[in-house]
Amino acid sequence: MQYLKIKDAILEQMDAGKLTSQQKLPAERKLAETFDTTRVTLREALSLLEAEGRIYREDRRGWFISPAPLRYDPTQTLNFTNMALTQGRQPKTELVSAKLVLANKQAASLLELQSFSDVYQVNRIRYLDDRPVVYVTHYIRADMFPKLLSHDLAHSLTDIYRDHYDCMYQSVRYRIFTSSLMGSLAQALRATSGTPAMVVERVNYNHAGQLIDCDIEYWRHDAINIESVANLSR
Amino acid sequence: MQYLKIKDAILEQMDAGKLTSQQKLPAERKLAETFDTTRVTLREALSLLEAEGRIYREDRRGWFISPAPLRYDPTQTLNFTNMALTQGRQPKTELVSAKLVLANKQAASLLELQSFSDVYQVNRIRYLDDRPVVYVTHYIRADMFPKLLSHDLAHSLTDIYRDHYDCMYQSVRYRIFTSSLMGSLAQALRATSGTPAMVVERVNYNHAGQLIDCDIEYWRHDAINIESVANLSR
DNA sequence: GAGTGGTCTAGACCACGGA
DNA sequence: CCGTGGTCTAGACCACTCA
Repeated sequence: MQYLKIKDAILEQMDAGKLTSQQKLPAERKLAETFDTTRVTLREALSLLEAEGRIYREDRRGWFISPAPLRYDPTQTLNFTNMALTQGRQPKTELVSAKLVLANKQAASLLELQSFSDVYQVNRIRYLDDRPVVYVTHYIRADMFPKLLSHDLAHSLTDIYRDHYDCMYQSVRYRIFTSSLMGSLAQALRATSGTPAMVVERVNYNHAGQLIDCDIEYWRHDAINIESVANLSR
Repeated sequence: MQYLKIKDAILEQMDAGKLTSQQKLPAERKLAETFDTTRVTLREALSLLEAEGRIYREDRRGWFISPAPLRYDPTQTLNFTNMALTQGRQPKTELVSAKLVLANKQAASLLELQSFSDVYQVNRIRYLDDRPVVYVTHYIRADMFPKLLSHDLAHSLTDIYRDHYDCMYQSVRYRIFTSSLMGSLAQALRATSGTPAMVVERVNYNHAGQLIDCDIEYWRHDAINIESVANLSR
């Protein structure tokens, strides 16, 4: 089990502080030589570190040291920007697309609408310290937010809801599971197909219990740490 | 990108219903031959399917089709056994060890105790339909539960708390993140080192807000699906 | 005891990133 | 344009599982 030794050796260097957040590791061929092994075995070790969330890959760019994950509480209304700022991180949001579409199967199911109902679809990429960490797709009930697309959707949706539609989240239903980034999704996060991902699906309701919108978040799995407190129901 | 095509081909067979839950895939060498490739490339495709939670590996035993994940709500008091039964699954609990120990760093930190305080450490493996899916370590404040070890710890801890100590969970603080199974942990779940894992850390409090116990759960990542509802705080 | 998965070698070619 | 990571080949040996 050579690759375990290699993994530990790299970890040791990381803990020794020789490598800092978002710093690039040496080239694979160089590392392979250092540990007197082949690239295949070396990559086995690197994949392990990736699975543990200690390093991450950018497609064709190399391996980098993972920064501390963002603490994320799905039961808080705090939006991404405020969450990041509170934790001393530099957030950025990039609007990929925003349009009125006919609900696909997933959207219709989450929003409890008939297929082919009108919904807004908003796709955004969120960055932390210039690293893309999550791809978010929002589906929003079109009937509740006329002319939504006229607002600046690179900013907080919850702010727009509050300021222009007098609408706020009251409760949320969420689902969390792991998957992997594929195709265009991987590309958007500068990842390769198969990169481990944490998926957070949220469905939001207003004070009257009405369903407002939902979103599906694909996180680079090392970038997020879900934390929350709950009173137990029975 | 040959391995993507292979992945899709296997997925197709799964969806066509030719392969059912917990069924073993053909041998790697056989699959490699079928797709006219080498084992290395084939394993690339299999790893992708593993990352997506569609198949899983048992160490030296082969690849198997993943059953549907267990729906898990960290804000419910439902214990593992009831949760599984409710969802039509066959649960089993295996007690690995139960002893009074001096709190290690992790335990002391989670329980907010001084290092070297007395705590119970209980290790258990939980099965779903004869498949080991989660390794759980409990740390329990010794001062609150005298003679705890005299009870049958293969059964529900919450039942023991309630029936013998008149103690129930009231609130919970939890943390969820991904990691990988390593060493003895992997072995206990019949996995190989590096298998993707979902870690759930819980700290439980009673009605008076007193800290009772904590547990660290290492799930095979494809076996769990976190689902919950929350009222938003602000 | 045969077959399997776990691990490893020593290469190769290509397309892309970054200088 | 060089070096890099992404992908792939065609083997090998060993320890373990399972019949």
